[in-house]
Amino acid sequence: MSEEVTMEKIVGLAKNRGFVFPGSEIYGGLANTWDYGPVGVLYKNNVKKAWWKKFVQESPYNVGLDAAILMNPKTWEASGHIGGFSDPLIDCRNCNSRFRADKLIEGYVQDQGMEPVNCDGWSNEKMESFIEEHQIPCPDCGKSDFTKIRQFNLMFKTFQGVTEDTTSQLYLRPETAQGIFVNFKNVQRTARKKLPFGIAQIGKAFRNEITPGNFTFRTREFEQMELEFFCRPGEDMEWFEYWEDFCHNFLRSLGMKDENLRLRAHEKEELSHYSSATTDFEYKFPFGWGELWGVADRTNFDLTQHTKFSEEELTYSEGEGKDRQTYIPYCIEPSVGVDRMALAFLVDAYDEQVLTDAKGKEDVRVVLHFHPALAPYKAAVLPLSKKLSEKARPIYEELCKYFSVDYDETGSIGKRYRRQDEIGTPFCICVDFDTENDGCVTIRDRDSMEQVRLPIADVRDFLEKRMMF
RNA sequence: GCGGAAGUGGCUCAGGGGUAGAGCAUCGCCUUGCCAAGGCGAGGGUCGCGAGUUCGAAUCUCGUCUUCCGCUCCA
Repeated sequence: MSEEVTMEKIVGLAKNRGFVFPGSEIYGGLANTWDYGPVGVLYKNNVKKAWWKKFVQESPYNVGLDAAILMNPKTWEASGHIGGFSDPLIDCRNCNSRFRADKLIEGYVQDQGMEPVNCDGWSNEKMESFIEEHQIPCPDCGKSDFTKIRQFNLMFKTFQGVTEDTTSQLYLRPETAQGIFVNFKNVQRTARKKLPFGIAQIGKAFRNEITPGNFTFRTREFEQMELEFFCRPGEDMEWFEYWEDFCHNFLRSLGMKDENLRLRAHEKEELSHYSSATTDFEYKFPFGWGELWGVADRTNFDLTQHTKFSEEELTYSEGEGKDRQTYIPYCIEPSVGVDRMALAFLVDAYDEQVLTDAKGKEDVRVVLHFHPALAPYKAAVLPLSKKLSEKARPIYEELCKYFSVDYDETGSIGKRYRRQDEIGTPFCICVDFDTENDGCVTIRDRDSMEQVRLPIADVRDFLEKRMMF
């Protein structure tokens, strides 16, 4: 069917067809920032809409939220992002490899069969002298010649108000989840939700990643779609599996190929400080397998922490009389990056077909096989000739009241079909010289390239049915 | 930060000391009329930036900036 998909081709197509442009390009760019163009924003919004539809609109359990990016800094003390997420980095002077000093020490101690140590709470000086004292070798080159430790905090700092003193220092949120936890009581009370229930949110988050890259896969500014699902203690594993399946079905129902997807449960050592179990959905990108969706059992860690730091009781009560129970709910978190998901579906949809025309000439047709729900444009209205503009315009004007539709009357009809193929428009509506007489248009299917004749009045229904998933 | 590659019209690139080229794309007109590139025409670049060498630099030298790819990461 097709040639190999490379990131080069994806990035090229993205830029050429208006999906994604390099950020701040006229000023020479800004590393790892990307702007979604006219087609890209439609597509990305559709990814978000699809998620919202399944996780909120159609869910009997979940409600939505849109919390602020700027939060009281205490939030980050409670969540462990101040302190815990500040990585002590150290470089090997000999081979320039970079390590986390704590991991380096812990790994060395383990290899040597020494008494295990836990570097949490160690000062940088203590770690430096430990490395020096034991002449810990670089795992890559074997020499022991390290730079000083540099503290790397992944949170972006900024200031509220006009003065840049420390009392007004704030952080851009490194994850959307905390906005949900701090609103637990507000949401539970106003939505009158009983356990189990979830709070879903789509929003931007910011992280000073050490190593960004791979196009929109890892950027310092990104958008998350997170669900925090609260349940009774002891029922968490049950719900963990439920949401794992739910996410899997979501991806499949939008046509993601199973061979490009795999699930991986985290080993104990690799679990985050807040989690008792985590499963990653990994997608096979052209640059290798990369994490797409993380489903984590966050236990009652977050609500417990916020209870401690805020001195607000973040508990849930049920039952009456002597059966009344009060507890801190457990939390299952399926968390996915919008940009990653958009990239994954884009890669998944990408296809190059070699067509041979009547003269035997070969020609490559690039086509994006997006599910209609994700496609930037659901259809394109194409008059066979410019003479048919008057007949075609009203069809376009009517359809775009309901969903995004493109209109194009330049060049030959075949060329216009190709253009639509490249942006993944599932259906082309061709207005021809018979339309005036029979009130019908020809609908051309992107994937099969087959055509059906349909009365104009039926087109909207035809398209809407196919957008369902 | 480190290493590698690269910066010439929107894209892909060629050229190479005398002041810019191609193909594609775009736009207009004509033509065609169901799966791209038929005809005619048009617009668009101080060759990343700065300095040096030179009568003269996009072309040589030095510096600098930026991007892309790779370096234990988790959305």
